Amino acid sequence: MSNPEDIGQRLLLVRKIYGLTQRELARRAGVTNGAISLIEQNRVSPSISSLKKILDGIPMSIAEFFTLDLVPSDEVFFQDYELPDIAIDPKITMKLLGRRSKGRAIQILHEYYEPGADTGEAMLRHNGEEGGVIVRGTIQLTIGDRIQNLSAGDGYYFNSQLPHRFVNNSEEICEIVSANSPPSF
Amino acid sequence: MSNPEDIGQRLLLVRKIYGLTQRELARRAGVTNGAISLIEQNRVSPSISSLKKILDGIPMSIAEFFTLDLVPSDEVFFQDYELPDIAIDPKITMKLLGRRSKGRAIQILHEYYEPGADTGEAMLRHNGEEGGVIVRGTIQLTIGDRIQNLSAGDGYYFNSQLPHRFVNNSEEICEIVSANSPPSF
DNA sequence: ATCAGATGACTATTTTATTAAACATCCGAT
DNA sequence: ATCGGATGTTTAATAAAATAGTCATCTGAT
Repeated sequence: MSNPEDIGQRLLLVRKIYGLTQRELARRAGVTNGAISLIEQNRVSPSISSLKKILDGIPMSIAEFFTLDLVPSDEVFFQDYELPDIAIDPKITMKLLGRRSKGRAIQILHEYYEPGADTGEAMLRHNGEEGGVIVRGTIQLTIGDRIQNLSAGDGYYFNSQLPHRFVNNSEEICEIVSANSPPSF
Repeated sequence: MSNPEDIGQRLLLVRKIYGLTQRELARRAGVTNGAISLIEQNRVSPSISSLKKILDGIPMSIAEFFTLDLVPSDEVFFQDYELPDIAIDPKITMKLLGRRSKGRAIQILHEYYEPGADTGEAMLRHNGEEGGVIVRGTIQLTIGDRIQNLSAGDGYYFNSQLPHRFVNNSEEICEIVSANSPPSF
């Protein structure tokens, strides 16, 4: 997520990407060019309202502004074999797409649950949101106080703060592709 | 993404979720309780620096704060048949997981590319980031000036602002589960 | 009932951000 | 070279947010 400190550099970069001068952006946003100059030098910390006003001139939402990856990774393609397995349980495989710790907005996992696999009740309750698609097999998914069996083609989406649990009660392996944001690892 | 205006309500909600009082949060964050009170009433628009200081007391990043879904959907399970197909090209199926327009942090798609399917060169260059896993078949993926053939188990991840194109040159259907954030629809 | 503690809101003052205007630097056209 | 325009920076004045302290209200225990 890059250091949230350097709002200045962030704004400068965004402005440059959109090919705007301080004055042009100031005109569109309805603020003075001086304000933008000072913000970009980190000599002031803008109020949310004025930052929003400035971003409206681009346009860009505040959320986008803060989740923007300023140093995009060069790696975009990933081979199956090079995806690291981050699961602990031997019955579960969790292949992580993309390097960790690169400040990505999303984290994508390619998961395999063997028959009998169970993530356990005391699941980590990380922040953010989480969703996925069942690609093969079936899985019993518990979210909060709700339980459901999902089969190939079905999906789920929930706030990661809800306690959740995955159990494969079937005799067949279950394959899932999931995504969560912001990354919790 | 909810209206970015009501920082006050946002902060109030976050504070309540974490079971903190204004004073307790103020103490942890190193600000005065009065400041938090005024912010929550939207009577001032905090500076980024003070908002960050406050969120540090929770703790929560500014990005998380702004991407937080304040009105989480009740729906968490989705059956295959009820996923809407949002693709235009008849050779491509794009099943969208979760309702649109609900201010989700991630959007997940279950995609099927028939032989000969091509998203075209002039792809939309939406904001945010995007990644996916090839579940079945092979696909030729162009990102910026790079081309690569990916097979089942492989994946990709890139900044959505880069022009991108998916082509199925094979004789087999290609199945992909992808995610992007923030949602562009 | 009443007290003690805790909570959120309010107010005067201090601190900080924003403005308006001037300044310095750079660059292309003549 | 030099003029004109455009860019980013700086400064004094103004507007806005943060603080410290106070007030009003609520709640649980005695």
